[in-house]
Amino acid sequence: MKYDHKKIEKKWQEKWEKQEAHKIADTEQGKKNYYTLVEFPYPSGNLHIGHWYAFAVPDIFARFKRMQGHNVLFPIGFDSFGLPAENAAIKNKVDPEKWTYENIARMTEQLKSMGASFDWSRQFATSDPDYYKWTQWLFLELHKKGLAERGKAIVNWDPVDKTVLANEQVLPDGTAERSGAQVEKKELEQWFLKITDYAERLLEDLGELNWPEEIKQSQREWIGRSEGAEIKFPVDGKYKFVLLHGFKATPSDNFHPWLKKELEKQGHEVVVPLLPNTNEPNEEEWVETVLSATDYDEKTIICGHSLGAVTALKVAEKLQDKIAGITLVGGFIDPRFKDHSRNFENTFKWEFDVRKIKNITGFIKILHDINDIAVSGEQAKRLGKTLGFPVATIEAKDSHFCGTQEPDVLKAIIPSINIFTTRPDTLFGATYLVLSPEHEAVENLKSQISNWDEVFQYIGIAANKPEIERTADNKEKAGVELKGIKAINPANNEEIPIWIADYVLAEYGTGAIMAVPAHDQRDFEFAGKFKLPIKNVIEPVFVQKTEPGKVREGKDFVERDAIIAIVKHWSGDKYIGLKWKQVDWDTLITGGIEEGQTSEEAAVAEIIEETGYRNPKLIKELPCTHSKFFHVPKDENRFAHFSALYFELENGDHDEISLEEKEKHEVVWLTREEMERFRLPESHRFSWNCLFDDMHVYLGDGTLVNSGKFDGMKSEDAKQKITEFVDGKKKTIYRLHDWLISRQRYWGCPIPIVYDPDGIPHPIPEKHLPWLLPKDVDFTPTGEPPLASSEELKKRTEKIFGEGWRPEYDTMDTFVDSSWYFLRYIDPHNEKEFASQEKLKKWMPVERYSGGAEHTTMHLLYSRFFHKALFDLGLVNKKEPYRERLNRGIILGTDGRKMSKRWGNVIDPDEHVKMVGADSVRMYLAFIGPYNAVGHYPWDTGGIAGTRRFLERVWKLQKKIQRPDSSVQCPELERLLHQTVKKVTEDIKNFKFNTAISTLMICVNMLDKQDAIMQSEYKSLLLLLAPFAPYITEELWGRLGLTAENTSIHTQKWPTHDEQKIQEQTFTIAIQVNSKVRDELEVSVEDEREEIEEKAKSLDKVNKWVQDKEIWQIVYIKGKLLNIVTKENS
RNA sequence: GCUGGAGUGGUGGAAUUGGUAUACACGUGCGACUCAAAAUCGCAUGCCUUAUGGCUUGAGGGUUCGAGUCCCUCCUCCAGCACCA
Repeated sequence: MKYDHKKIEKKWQEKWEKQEAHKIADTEQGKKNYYTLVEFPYPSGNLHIGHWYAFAVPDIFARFKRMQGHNVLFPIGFDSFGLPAENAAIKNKVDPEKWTYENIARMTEQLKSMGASFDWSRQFATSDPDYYKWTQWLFLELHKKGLAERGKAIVNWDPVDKTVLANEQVLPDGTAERSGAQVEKKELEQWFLKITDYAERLLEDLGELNWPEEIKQSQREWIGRSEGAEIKFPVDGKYKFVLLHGFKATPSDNFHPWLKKELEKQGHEVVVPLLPNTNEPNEEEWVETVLSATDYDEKTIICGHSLGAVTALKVAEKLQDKIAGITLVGGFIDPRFKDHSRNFENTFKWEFDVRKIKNITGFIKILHDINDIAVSGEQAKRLGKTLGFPVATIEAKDSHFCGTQEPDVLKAIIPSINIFTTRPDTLFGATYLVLSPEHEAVENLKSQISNWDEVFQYIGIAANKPEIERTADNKEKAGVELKGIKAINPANNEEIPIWIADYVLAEYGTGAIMAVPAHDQRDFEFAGKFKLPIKNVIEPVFVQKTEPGKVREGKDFVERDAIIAIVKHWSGDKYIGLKWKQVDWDTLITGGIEEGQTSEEAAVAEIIEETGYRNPKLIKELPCTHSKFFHVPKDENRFAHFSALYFELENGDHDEISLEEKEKHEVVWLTREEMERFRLPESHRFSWNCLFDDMHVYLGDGTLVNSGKFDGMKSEDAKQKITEFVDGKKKTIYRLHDWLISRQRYWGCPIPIVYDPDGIPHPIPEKHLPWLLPKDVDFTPTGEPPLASSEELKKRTEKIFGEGWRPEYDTMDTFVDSSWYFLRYIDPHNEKEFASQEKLKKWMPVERYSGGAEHTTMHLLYSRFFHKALFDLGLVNKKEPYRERLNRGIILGTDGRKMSKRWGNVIDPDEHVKMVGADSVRMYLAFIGPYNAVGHYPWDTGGIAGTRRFLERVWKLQKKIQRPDSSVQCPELERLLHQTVKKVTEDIKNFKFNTAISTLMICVNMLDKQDAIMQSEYKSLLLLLAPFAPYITEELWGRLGLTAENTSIHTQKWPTHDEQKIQEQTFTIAIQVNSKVRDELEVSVEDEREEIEEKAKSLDKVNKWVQDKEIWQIVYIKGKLLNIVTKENS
């Protein structure tokens, strides 16, 4: 009978489904639970070959694990929210829900044809309300813990389609994929998940994970930790501060006397007017007093405390000329206090001309005390929102900033720019500041910037530049100086200019940097272009790491002041080098500085001594360097401090060199080119480079110079000391940003939030979950998010929460859905919990997770974060969700290119299944290459015919079962079978399906050579093959007609091997002469080494090569080889 | 540029971790069966050479009796990050 794959596969698929063969229980007697996972698919509508590769191949492992006696959870579902459904809706006017669920139905059928052992009873789609109810519930749990917050974020806005675009809808040139319009930036209030709170743990816990290094490294980079310091640079010198006290206070109350003293100490002018009738204040009187207390100009800063803060705003409304800024300490916007009302409720007007205030002042700073007894956080937030400035929430010394000293107020009151640097040791070399064009200080200092038009223009250019242009390779640096203001370098109190430039990114660090052109490549380029000063503050320290001169461990260093001299020829473009005779190194002229000598004197003395030339003329001094090396002739570790000097010889006059010097080294004249190839130590090389590069950027660590009292300190120590010296803050920052989850889209999980009439967000109570996605939505782009068009949603919200309330219109990023799906598989029908604790404990963590390399950073990082957050909430009991992760490779088209409609090289799996059967397709995919490596494997039509051929041979083998099981087994065959069991078992464990199959092929080739085989032998083969080819093995197993075990092959026990039976009795070993194979020898296990040696020596071929040479040694590796080494060849 | 991974026949890829390089499969060639073709089966197949023999794991060097595997230098490709302070 022929192998009819169509008939067989149909038959067993139906049977398995009817029997619910792959349904698994949460516990099974005597079996250990094992959870293996594959990434669930997006229901795009068609199953492609990539899906087969992703699901059918790991199924081999799941089936294997099951036969080994585990209770294996191997689930499948659909990641069904997302953009394509919505695009289909816009384009073809189909309902996204209908589109999605029709696709799911179609793909389910295709998936079942694979013969994968998925437990379909656990299947779900993330767009099922039963599922997203729990996505919403988990979001609210995170919200409760402060891990979900609102913030401003820039979105891509398509001005033609009037819609927000996802990043993937924007082409690299900054135009919209669909409309072709230039995408604009728009700032919206959106929801963030605070993944940065977990940055450190996400990084740290990578260590213990059994993941490929490649993936861990990618995640480390994505998190991008860097350690450094935040340092404040005060802006400009002198201001006039007008301090306004509050209700029932005077200038001598609270922090005012102290603050006045501190500010005056720094050279600022301070005015603290006494405000009249402090117990019964009146707006007009107070404002009048303040206005007549002093003059106001662009150097004036008004700082109001409590009611003084309100007064400050009222004063601003009345001012004629611009002022520098306003600081509100414990301010408020209406007389709704936490404790009790005050009697100025009616004597002040609680309306503010915000436009006027913002026009007249550069900046507004709002300080709120977290423990304020009178002013609530809510009130502070309202104040910030009304004025449009952020609120800084801090802990005051005394509630409502009533302490006699409030250092935070002092810090906040002086305009300053906060920068982040990883190199605080170079602070003395900071010769200018650079802010990102978006930096808030630019707007805040507007009133003091004299070239505002120019600055404004530059900001406009920078803002509209598409991302790639801004970050393009080797882009020419651009920027504008903020004229009229200066910053103060806090280390040396020098005034330095402030620039804005787009090479500084707003979203990293503080959005501002100190530029140290001498020790940073980018700053160096920028300084070069705009002729900014470059100040060297680090002298390099080179440590010799290679011989000769490699530093000897454990020996003390002898410190020496020394010189390096570069000497140029009197007429040619040649320079002196020294070739050392006793030591294998080349140097420039070098030597120690004696007591009382200047470096120039020492250098001249060395030149004369070592070369004999009499007339060197000092041309210039080069930067100093330091070097740690092992001085071979002196036999000691040296720490040399080099002064480097450049000389030109005036003429060729020279004396004879002493014999002693001649023995030490040879003097050679080298052209510049030859000097490049001269093997100079690093410190000499550095000096040489300095001669030709006008200024040399040195990026490494070293010894400080030009740094006041820190001179001579090592970079490493100076980092901390200088940070402390300028009152900076040690800080660790991450490249990773908070996770923006708001999407202005329809087909996603609704964010379970509603807004009250004041616009304050509130979580939707659990009893209203799932908060359903409305169906009456208009998809034509209007500029509003789609959910805003739903009448039903609006009515639903008002009915439950009251009039004036509105729902959140944004939906969630689909990565949220997929951040916890693996937990739902464990308990997919639970209506009371996202999954029961008891069941979670039974299954988690996922032992092995296989997926695509494209999810290395996003999905894997997001779901790790989610899981850690749930761990902290006590909702899961493991720190990490996945114990082992494997990234699979990609199947390419037959032409070796990525499969794409464009190339016409797309492989249709259904077609191949029809032609050769699912078993052959599965096996071919498993055979194509190692599954546990990210390879790219071209599809080969000949290759798949090969696996089909293999299965045909297995099929035909059944005719050869003609030897009774009681007959004597051929020892060779028996050994091969045991070896096959061992190798296949190990390979499947390691996901090396390709070599497992090749082992099975070897086994079949051997069986095929026999005239007759035993049923037991055939059974072993089928069992080993069962995970790979589930249909054909099930059929063949059935045909064996085994009454006692006439059940599915897939519930049988996995065969085991006997190590004893693998041991061979005789082997062929290689006989080598001088490591070259010359002959082979049959030896038995019992043979002694001496015996084998004697036999080998008597071989003709061996004698031919050994001849009469003396044998030096014989190497014997048991079971492998014997190597006869003769004397001449050793 | 930085980081990680990799480079083996005409092709996909093996190699027990330092021990006979090129398993297994594809492709190709020859043969058998056939009137013929397909399918199937058998044999051959790294390169050079007349058999003997020599060469060969991106290139060069080193360690070793012995290196695809370990060390150094360089080249190429792939992936991630990239003006990240």
